[in-house]
Amino acid sequence: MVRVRFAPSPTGYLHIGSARTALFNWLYARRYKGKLLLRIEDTDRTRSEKRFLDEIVMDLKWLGIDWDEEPVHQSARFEIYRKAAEEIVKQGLGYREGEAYIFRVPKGRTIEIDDMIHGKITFNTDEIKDQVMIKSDGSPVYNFCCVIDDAFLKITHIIRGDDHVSNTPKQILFYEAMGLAIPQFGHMPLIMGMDGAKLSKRHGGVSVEEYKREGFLPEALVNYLLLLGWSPGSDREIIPIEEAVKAFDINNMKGVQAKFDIQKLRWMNGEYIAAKPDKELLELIKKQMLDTGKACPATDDKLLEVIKLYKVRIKTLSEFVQMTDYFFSDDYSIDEKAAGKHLVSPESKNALREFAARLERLNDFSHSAIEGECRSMAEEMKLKPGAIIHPTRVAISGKTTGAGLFEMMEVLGKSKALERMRKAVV
RNA sequence: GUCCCCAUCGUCUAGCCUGGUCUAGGACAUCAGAUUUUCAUUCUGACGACUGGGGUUCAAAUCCCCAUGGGGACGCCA
Repeated sequence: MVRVRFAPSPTGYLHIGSARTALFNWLYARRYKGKLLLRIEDTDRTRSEKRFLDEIVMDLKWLGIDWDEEPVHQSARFEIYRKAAEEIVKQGLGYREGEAYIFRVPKGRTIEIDDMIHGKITFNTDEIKDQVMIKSDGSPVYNFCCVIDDAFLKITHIIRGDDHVSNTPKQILFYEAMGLAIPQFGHMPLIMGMDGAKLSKRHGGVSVEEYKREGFLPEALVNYLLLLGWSPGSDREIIPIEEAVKAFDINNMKGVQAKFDIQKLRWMNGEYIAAKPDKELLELIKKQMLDTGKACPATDDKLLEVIKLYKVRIKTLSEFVQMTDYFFSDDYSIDEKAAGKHLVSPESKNALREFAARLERLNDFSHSAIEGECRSMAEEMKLKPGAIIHPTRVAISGKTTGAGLFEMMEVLGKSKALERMRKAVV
């Protein structure tokens, strides 16, 4: 049976690259009806923190990545690692150096790994120095306890980042020294920023948490990550995770590092938002407002109307909050440049004044009635509709973009709309 | 520096394994036009790539070698 693992170290937030590693392990486990285990690599006691672990667990769950069996903490297994190191020294394969246990790397050997993604990779042990197993402070070194635990957990396939390829021959040496079965390895290329450099803050976020906060949907993030290095072999791009599980094949994974393109992620997020049922979106947006420190400013019904207007126009949930501020408060952001362009000329003011006067007499404030009034006014006054529409839009929303003007006005309501139009002409 | 990985449009990729169907397909982004004269959606179109050089072959994006470029690793970090 397939047994894979994700082994985060709780020394920081869940990195987007780690999330991808977790995702592919999860996919592999689910595809072959195996198990995904979680192992906490908290051997560095000074840098490991509970709050990071909690955050990582939360983010994994948020992404929809679940695991089997109880997580194993390496910090609870120090004694096991030390005993194993002692045994190796006893067998003459290593030596002590003070409190530390060191593994003697045999010279002149070729180590070949048959990587699931890269194919054959060979190393010569002459390139490898003797390896510390247990440090002077009694804590184990990563490559050593990693092997012991992977064997202990009966891991069959190790899928991890390319930054581990050079660790692999060292680990194989440990497997051999302890007479343990060697699992299959698959190393996936790292994700880079758009400039080709290591993904960092200036590329727009490195932790899953930042994307969550920005209002990306987990489905979208997962779908995007999925396509970074893997493709179903067809032109499909929007792939629900259940389908990905069915179609996943590690042989389709590319050995090429990919650049993280936030634009494409945004597009994909917009697709998922637009496809989301209104009611579900409502809950997500309320939560988004709450998380950004704002109380939900309106009733569900009102919010729902606004959502219907905006769901095809937003790329992230946080975008919704800024784009629709004028519905919920008189203290909304105003695009000064747009105001200068559409609200100052006498023509604009006239148009606004007249349009407001005509709307005042309207009993039916539906979008079609408003539009009818706008069109007939334009015709009577020999104006282009745009000469009324643009000033009105800026007057009531402070923006040049948004929903269709007439729908916008209907949802805003007659009194608010007129109030703002009149305020704009004084 | 040494070792390892990688190389198709600006970006993600299909094609490569099993050479010919590739004057290289799709998506994002960009630009232009259309959609009952607003925002957006949508649609249509444009732009745009096989890193270079050798070799193998009747034939190479596809196989081999070299160069170049990018990345990773060389910790008593994980």
